[in-house]
Amino acid sequence: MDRCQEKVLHQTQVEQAIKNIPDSVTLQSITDIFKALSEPSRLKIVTALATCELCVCDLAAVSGSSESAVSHQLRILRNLKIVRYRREGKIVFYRLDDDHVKSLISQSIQHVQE
Amino acid sequence: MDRCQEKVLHQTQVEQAIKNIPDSVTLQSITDIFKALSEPSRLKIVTALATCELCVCDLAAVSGSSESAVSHQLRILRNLKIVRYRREGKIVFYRLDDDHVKSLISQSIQHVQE
DNA sequence: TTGACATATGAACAGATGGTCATATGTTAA
DNA sequence: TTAACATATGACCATCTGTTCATATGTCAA
Repeated sequence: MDRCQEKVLHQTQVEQAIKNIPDSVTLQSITDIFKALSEPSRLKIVTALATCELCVCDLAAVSGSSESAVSHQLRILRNLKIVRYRREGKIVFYRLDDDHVKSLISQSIQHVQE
Repeated sequence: MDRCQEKVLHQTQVEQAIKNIPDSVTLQSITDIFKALSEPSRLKIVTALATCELCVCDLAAVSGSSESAVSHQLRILRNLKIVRYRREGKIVFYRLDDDHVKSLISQSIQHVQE
């Protein structure tokens, strides 16, 4: 390949660095979470749900997109266990599954504001 | 649009939720960071750099991809101020710009492991 | 200056992804 | 059961994105 001539320039550091990389399953799970929060439309939904539970129609109004688009995004968030839902008659209420995501976001805000 | 009949089902909650959504500039900055960490190739680079500074060649070996691919990814991370670099002769060393990203990642690992 | 090396960059292509539209599902009231 | 409503889903399309390949840039040694 186009690897540099000395096979590895800094062998010791490379070995140490490799040890610090999560296994591929964990890696995938982590990137999935970050990917979920990496789209403005989804981040709006999540930050909205950080205040209280909301139905799909509410979320459409809050995030300024169609109910269909919101529903698609909610499926992604559901699959990643980022949100939970409960049905009450015709209406489905969504809320955050746990508080980890909340603190991830508040931490990223801190990062941004420096 | 395809908004539900009552214009907004839960007016009070919706207003509260809207207040909690960051302004669009902040929103963009946050999603940029999450997007940077949402690709396995980039997350490998970042977790590797969490141990010590490494050159491009090292990072290619560590992440198992080409030096060109790594270089492209490093540019993205550079633009987002997630990594810094210093040149030493022909070699360019990269390191994390600050520790915020480190704690973001360790927090996400916590989330995954539950 | 020239050659060798480490890295950066641009173009191009393949695969992923978010939105829209049409339609399906599930629930309630009549 | 039927109509109306809230939500979910599938197909499709336009856009975005990561990698590869070729080439450019920057640095050092000779």
